[in-house]
Order: sequence, then C-alpha cells, then structure tokens
Amino acid sequence: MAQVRREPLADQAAELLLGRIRGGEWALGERLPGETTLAPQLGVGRSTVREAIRQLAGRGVLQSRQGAGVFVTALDAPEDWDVVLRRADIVTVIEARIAIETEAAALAAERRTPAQLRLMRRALATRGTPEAGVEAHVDADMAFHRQIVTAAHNEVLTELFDGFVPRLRPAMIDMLRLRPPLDEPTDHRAHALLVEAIAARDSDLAARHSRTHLTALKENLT
Amino acid sequence: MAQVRREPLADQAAELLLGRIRGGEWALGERLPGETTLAPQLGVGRSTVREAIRQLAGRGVLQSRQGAGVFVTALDAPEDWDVVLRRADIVTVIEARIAIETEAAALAAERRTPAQLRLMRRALATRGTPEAGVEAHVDADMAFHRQIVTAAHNEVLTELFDGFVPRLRPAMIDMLRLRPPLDEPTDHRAHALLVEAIAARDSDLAARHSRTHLTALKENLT
DNA sequence: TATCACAACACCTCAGACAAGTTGAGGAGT
DNA sequence: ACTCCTCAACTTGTCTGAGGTGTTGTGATA
Repeated sequence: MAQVRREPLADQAAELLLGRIRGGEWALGERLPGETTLAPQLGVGRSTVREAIRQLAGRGVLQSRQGAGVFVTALDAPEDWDVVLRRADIVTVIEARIAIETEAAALAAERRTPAQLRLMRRALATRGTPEAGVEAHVDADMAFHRQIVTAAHNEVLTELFDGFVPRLRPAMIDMLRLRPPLDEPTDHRAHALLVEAIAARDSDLAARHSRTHLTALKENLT
Repeated sequence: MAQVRREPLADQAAELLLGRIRGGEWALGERLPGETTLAPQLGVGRSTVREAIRQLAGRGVLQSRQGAGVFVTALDAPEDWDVVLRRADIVTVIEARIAIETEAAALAAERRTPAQLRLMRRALATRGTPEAGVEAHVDADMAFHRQIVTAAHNEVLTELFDGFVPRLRPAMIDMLRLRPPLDEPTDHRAHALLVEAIAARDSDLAARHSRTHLTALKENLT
C-alpha cells in the first residue's frame, strides 16, 4: 500500500504554478491571472493561493504589486544543480561542455600568462601516458582541460567546468573501458595543437581545435 | 522629501523574523513561537504571519510541520552558485552567457520545431517595442533569448541560462537607464537576422549572429 | 513499568469582509 | 482635436472567525 503522502495544498499549488511558469505559460515579466481566478482554477481557497505565491516570491520567481497583479520575475532560481546534471543525458552534458570549453579556449588564447602556458604543457605531458590505467588517464585529461579553462580568467566558466567534472568523470571512464581508446596518438596530437594555438594567441584556431576534439568525443558516445 | 516607502506588512514581518533568526534568537532546528503568539507580538494578523513564514520557507530558511510547529532549517541559505554569480563581475557573466548562447543558437538551428520558431517570432515582435519602459523591454528581450535557448533542446543549457537571468536582469536595466539604447533599430535587426538563420537551419550563421550581438553588448558594458 | 487514550496545541484551509493601490475608459474643459 | 481629471472596476493586502487535521505530552490503566 502506498504511503499517503500528505503535502500541504499550498505547497502543491506552488509546485503546480512553478510547473506552468517553466512550461512557458506566462513569459518573463508577464502578469498572472488574479488570485480570485487562480483559486477556483486550482481548486483551493484564495488564502492558499496567496501562500503559494508568497512561497514562490521568496524564491524570487514571482513578485506581486498591490493593485496591479502578480508578475513573473525569473524562471526558477537555480534548481539543485547536482540534480539536473545527474538526471541529464551524458550527451547533453557534453554539449554544454563544448559551449563552455570552446569559449574558454578562445579566451585563454588571449589571456593566458606564460606561467599558465607552462602548466598546460606539463599537464599535456603527463596526459600522454595511458599505461597508468584508465582512471589515471581520465584524471590527467580532466586536469589538462581544467588548465585551459583556468587560463581564460573567468571565474564563472571555471565554476561551471568544475561542476561538470563529477558527472563527466565516471562517464568518461565507462566509455574508455567499453570502447578502445580509438587512436590515442591522434587524440593526443589534437591536444598538442590546441596548446600551440593558445601559445600563439590565436583564439579562433584554439576554439576550432577545442570544438573538433570535443565533438569527436560526443560522436563517440552516440 | 522622502518617498513614502510602502511595503506590505507580510514583507516587513518576514524581514523582521529573518533578522531575529540571524540574531540567534532561535537556533538552527529550533521551534518558533506559534502563529497565534507571533501575530500580536508583531502587531499583525495571523494570515499575515503565515504569509511571512511561507516567504521564508520559499527561501529555505523555515519549514513548517502541521501539528508540530515552525522550525529553523537554515540561517539564510546563500546557495553557492548564487554567491558566485552575485560576486562575479557582470562582464564575466556575459562572457559565460556568450558561451552558452552561441552554442544554443547553433543547436537551435538544427533542432527547433516549427512551433518553437513561431514562438520565437512572436517574442521578437513583442521585443521590438521599447516604449513600454526599460524593465518591460529587458524582460521581453530575456524572454526572446530564452526561447532560442529552449529550442536547443538541451536541459543543461536552459538551466544555465535561467541561472544567469537574476544576475543579468538588473544589470541590463541599469545599463539601459544610464546609457541610451544606442541604435535600437540595428539591435533589433540583429535579432531578426538571428531568427532567420535559425529558421533556415544555418547553425554556423546563427552562432555568428548570436556572438556578434552579445559581444557588442559586452563592449557596451566595458 | 509499559502501554494507550485523550486533550491541548500546533499548523492547514476556507470564506467573507473591507482597505488600499492601479489602471483604463470616458467625460469636462480648453 | 487635445489635455486633464474623475471614477468605476479591477487588483492585491489584511484581518477575523470557523472548522479540519496532525503532533505531542500527560495521566490513567493494566
């Protein structure tokens, strides 16, 4: 027998409204129907609707102005980031990684310091030894890519990359275990080319190399 | 003369409660006095206290359990991600936005459905009326850009974009207030070109238009 | 001592009333 | 024809009173 999950109506109403907001029923800045309209529509009393609205207002999603109405101010504050990533398809995550990393590569080409370039080259060297085992190889690869993102001097991009790692790492390890490393030398040279483009301060080329490499990786997972 | 700042009692009550919680009047996990006690103490009605509590519950500070009471669950939870974004320079955030949105534009060109294309065009139309006020214009613009990200059919990218909005929106409004809209018609045509590229399923062109537009925006902020 | 019934108390929900702010239509005056 | 003003019809804000449901500690009972 299913345990009766009793949730306050106000919470349910808030969840329902949030769903409709995220579904695009009301765009950003748009006005919601009045409380007196919403209440019978949701099958609850007006005060309950008000409490649901207050709840979403506390989360920054809604804002109400007396006399004018209730307005959408955001489409949900960052939902638990971990949850989103865990649920997301690995290909989806890689696509996001492509977005972050190609841009980071371009910025890194413009902003990298000599010291960072040196660190990149060292990371590249330790990356090229897959004999140490799959996990070590993946870790070395991740460390290399992180060097590049760091060199972009953009805290947000770095933070995003770090957020991806926990989801990416196991997937990479699985992939390498199942599928042969498919031409490691070529793969390694792609990385070397990327570093050289950054060294030459050629941001377009760096972005292109980064994209090519990661797209190949994505294809390999499809 | 000071502008009469009329704030809803519920908001004031929430602020007051949050202050007392932060002041350590009730420790983490402790139970607050009942609504019937709090109401006369704050000089407001019971429903107003309830709305204040709901608001704080939405922020994750309080949690109420029927029959048991209201408990402190956090001392104002500044989620890590929020902190990063709030602290980050707006230019840094825009650079991250460029990464997300150009990739999203390219993917949207490949994956958009006819319905989504229609929604894009409608959002573009409502976007083109800056007479409605700065805030409305920014909201319409955000809604337009979100349509494109949505059409990329990548949940992670969408989530990232949504995460940026709360930081981006006020910055955009400030910028438009301080600096004249600088050639709105051109700006609007750039958006139209982007939509057409997506309509034509030309992902390279879409990415290029997106990047050009956002880079101009970034320059304008520097 | 261990168990159980129960009363007190908590939050949950509703309905109704009135206050106060906002907006747009339409009339008065120029 | 245009501007300004009034006002009615919205909207959200607040309070009150009533009854419902879940929780917890107390005290009687075995």
